[in-house]
Amino acid sequence: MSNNMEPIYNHKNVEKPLYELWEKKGAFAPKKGGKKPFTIILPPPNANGRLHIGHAMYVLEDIMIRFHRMRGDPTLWLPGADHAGILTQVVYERKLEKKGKSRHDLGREEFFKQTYAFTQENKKQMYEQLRAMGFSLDWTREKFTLDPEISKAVYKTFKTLYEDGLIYRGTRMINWCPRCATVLSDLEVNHKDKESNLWFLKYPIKNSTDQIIVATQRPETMLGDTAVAVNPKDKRYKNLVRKTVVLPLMKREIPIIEDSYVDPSFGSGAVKITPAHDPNDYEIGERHKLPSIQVIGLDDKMTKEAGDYSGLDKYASRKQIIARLEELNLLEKTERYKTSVGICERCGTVVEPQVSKQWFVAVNKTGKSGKNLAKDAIAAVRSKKIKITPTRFEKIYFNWMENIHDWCISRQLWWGHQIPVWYRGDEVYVGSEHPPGEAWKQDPDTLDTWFSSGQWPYTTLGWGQTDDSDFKRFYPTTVMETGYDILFFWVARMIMLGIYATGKIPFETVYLHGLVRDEKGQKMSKSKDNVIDPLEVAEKYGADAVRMALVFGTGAGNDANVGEHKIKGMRNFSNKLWNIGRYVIDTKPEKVKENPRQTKEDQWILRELDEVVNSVTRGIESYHFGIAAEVLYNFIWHDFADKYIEDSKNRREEAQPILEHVLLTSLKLLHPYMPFITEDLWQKMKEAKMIEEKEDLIVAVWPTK
RNA sequence: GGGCACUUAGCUCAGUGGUAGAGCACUGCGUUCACAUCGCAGGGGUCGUAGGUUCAAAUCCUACAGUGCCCACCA
Repeated sequence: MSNNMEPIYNHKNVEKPLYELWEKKGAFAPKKGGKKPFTIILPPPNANGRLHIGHAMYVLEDIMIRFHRMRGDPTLWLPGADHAGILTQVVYERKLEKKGKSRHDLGREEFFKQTYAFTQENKKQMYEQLRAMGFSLDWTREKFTLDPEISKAVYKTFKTLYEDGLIYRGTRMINWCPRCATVLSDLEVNHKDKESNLWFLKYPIKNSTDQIIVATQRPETMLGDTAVAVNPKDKRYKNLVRKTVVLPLMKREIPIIEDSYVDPSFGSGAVKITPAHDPNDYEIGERHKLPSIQVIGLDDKMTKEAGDYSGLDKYASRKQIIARLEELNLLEKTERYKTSVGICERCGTVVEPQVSKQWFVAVNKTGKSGKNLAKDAIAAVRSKKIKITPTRFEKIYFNWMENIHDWCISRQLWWGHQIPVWYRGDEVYVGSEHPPGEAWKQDPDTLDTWFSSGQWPYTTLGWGQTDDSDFKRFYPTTVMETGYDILFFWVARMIMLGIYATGKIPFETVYLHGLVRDEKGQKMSKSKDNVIDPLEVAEKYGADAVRMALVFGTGAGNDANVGEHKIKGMRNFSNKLWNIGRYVIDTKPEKVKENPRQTKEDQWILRELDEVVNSVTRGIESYHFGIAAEVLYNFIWHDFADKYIEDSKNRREEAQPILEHVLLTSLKLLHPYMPFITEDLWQKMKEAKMIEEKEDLIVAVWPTK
């Protein structure tokens, strides 16, 4: 009996040195060889803060990566980080705000410089956190979305799409965030229910005592009305159609028109039309060639077109307009009304529909090349070239793709890829570098952050570079593992852009995981004080315990509830395994019987082990990570430790070879889940000359039945 | 308005056709012997409700109820 091992497992002695050992030996790099590689590109975390517990779900990727590495596949897991356009700009602006500054005090160049430094600092810390979790990422291939070669590739795609007629600049109705002072795509607008009013306004008919009543949620937009619309089938208004309304407060004469969009059963059946500030009204305006009058400015203050209300905040003007109409006896009635307002996903400000000139991707148009972004992306999933698991998300994907609208990709931000377009008078130049000649001015806007991250699977691999050997070898990648909350934002765009730019699918399988919630199933948030910092708990209970807690007993694609209790339970499991190791290694008997006859118990545990090898292998292959984890947990604790080891105590000298065999195989099976403790015990078994394999566990051979 | 998911032991959740499971919590017993971050024994569920398919349903189908989420340009 050697008695070297402490009675309690201490992860602090183990984790860091082992990670360094793996990294030093180059274990994370894909090995050479002709076998089909297994590749995952890490969904790049946003370089504007610390990692949260959601990022710890990367463990699912590490499980697959470590599994395939042990099976001998050339295995690549490529790390990187995202500059995260609007979000990072908002975060950094808030920091400046605390110092009483705005980005305008710094100027564009300095703001970019400081924000860049900020992201690089965050990136460094995040990478340390990923290492602490044991993630076996190939750091030699690390990428950042603003790296020069990545940017070049992003611009190349922009140019190709532009020349293909699938990127255009146009004046459209868009979502405007007054706080961020930028346009947002439809996806970046969230909808929130709000108790509000429906105001019924009386609009006088010209040369008549008649009035027409219109209902609105936003009285302030009336200043920009250019028509009143009724349904052509609505008999109530037949005699008023084509008459003229004198718009109250503005005295502007506007027509009463017919449009089948109007629902006679809602409100009064007559709709005020404000083409400049409502998407539906905008379309009606286009159909009827109505003028569009912008009465709300980009700063959310009323414009000079708003007459007496010019310069007022839009909400203040609403109050005044209501009061004034009441004085004039032009307010028919007010009803309580539940409405939904669009708010900026990043800062929570109510967005304002505005008409603006922006860059768009025509997602459901066929280009000169014959390619069609949405159609081709639908076909790839329909034909099962790309599989989405769980499959219920395929339906959601199809539904979204089939109803997709053009994608606004310009942003009035300073942080991000500046749009690769230059203007000189009427001339437009599109390219990745400054055009030859003088007096060109680059478009001041930047690209939607998802336009660059949407190209991540191939830009990270050196697509279009002089050295594109990684692209040739690892693309298409094997699995894209990410949260279902970014299916549209990211996964859909990667499929569209990937197929478009490279002619190949970006990945074969999409695996979507759920959100991490607290132990009661509530969303984690600072205000509820239920946030779990993955690094804090990893420090306390060990990274292995945190990893196991995240997968244990969770179903594919479902939200996972994780609390400290569960992590503690998995820490106890680490300790159980440690003590199994102590028993087998540290208390090994002096004499061991070679080739003893097998008892019933021996046969039983070996049979169980075979089954576990099978179900863990099948479980990981079929993305049932939670089930495989439970199988291992139960086998190791309740079969191996509680039953077999207890039984072995009476016949230790005979049982030792089987004890070693079962432990060794268990370590292999558990390694993808709990890499540190398994590797540590493996090394100890090696020292004790219980293992013939020369390699470290991270590259040991996966067991077969 | 459309869609998706969930409803299983006190709590949090796995389990998708073949005798009801895990973790935590609970009850009783157990201190030398790998581990009290432990062991042994035990209590506890008509698997949301109502129908249907099947030799067999928590598991498939239909309806209903409750909860959560996503999408959507009805003023």
